[in-house]
Amino acid sequence: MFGLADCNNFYVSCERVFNPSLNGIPVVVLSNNDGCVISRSNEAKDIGIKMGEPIFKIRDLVKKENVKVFSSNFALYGDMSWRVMERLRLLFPGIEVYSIDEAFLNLNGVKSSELKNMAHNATTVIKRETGIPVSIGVSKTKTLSKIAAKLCKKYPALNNSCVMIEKRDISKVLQKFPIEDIWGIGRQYSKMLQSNNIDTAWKFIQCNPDWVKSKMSIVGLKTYKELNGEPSFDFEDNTQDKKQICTSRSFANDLYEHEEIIMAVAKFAASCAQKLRKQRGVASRAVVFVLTNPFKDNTPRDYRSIVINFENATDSTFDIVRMCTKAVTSVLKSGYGYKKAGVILSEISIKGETPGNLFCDKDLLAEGRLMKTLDEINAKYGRETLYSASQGVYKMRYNMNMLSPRFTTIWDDIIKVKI
DNA sequence: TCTGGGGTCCTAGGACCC
DNA sequence: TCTGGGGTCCTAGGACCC
Repeated sequence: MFGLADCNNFYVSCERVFNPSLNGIPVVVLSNNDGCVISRSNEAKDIGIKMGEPIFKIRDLVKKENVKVFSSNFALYGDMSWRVMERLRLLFPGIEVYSIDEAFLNLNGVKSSELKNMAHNATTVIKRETGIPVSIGVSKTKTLSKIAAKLCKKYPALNNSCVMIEKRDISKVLQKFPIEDIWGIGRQYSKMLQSNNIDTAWKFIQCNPDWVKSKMSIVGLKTYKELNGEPSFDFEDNTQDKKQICTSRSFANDLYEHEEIIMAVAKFAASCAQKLRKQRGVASRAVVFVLTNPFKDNTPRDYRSIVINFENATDSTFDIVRMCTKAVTSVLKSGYGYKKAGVILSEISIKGETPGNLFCDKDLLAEGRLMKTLDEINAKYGRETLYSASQGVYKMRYNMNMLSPRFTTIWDDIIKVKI
């Protein structure tokens, strides 16, 4: 038996915990750079604001309906997420954190007669102890439990929990469930399925499995099996390290000065290196990419991505910054306004478990001590107390004008000292 | 008439998720 | 004026191996 706990309108709910005057009115949270809507209160949904909508397109509506708008405050949301997950861990036999606002619940050993009570109790405890409203769906597979959780949001009478295990109930739900709302079926697949006259989950599970596999590959077939009640996605442990690490940003303006872009890439590279060390990894490949504004039709366009294979796997900020900035310098063209850039590290392995290079003449121990010191100083005195000079001394300006305070983590830089 | 068979590794691209 | 960021997995095709 599987469960899914899903925080309702998560980012908006986090803002509301510390600002109750936001209850009952339309509220939205924006993506980085104050670009698109990425979280909406029910009231905002009701007046027709869509997920992913660029904020500048709905300025009038925002003004007319007096919608409260926030920049994304990830320090706050990350901490609230941690609080919710800690409670889930205490309330269920096992959990798999799936995203910042969702976790799958392992319900092994729980009697089916107890499921309803257990789910309902959990939503009550979490709301009381964290202030975050959570929906819990329970069923025979992960995909079905996602559907059960969605039902909670559609039918308030369910009181935020829904146990869907009887065959009869499942069929009834699937007959009405839209194909495009199924977990694992995105835009392309739902378009393809609809053009074959398959517009509900029910019609989908009547298909021939060979046909499903030929059209949607092995992953689509697994979704199909899950809807038929056959578990095909198991619990995964969350301790797994990232296989790739990415830092990228859109800039507030199109950048024509190469120096500015290079400094930004240095920053992204340094950020990736720090994340890499946090999971005790070393990387042997980086991809650096830059692109011009894809929404502008009347200016020259460019997209470059450069693959760098490192001679030795490394976690050194200075190595990674040097190689990435050198790579990006070689592809920038004058007269092009670059809007976004990023760095992706891959081919990641655990430090100390990779064979060294016989011909490497670097003092790796000294390098390791240097990185450790860098991380410790930045942990103690705040991020970017020490950084590579190639990142530049000016702070890049991003549009983030409607940020709420870091209500819960303002002292983190002091508390997290681990020297 | 008849073109070997069985692999691995790499990359680019496409699909999906929140 | 203004359009997010960070991930995962799978497949097809090419190069290469014996």
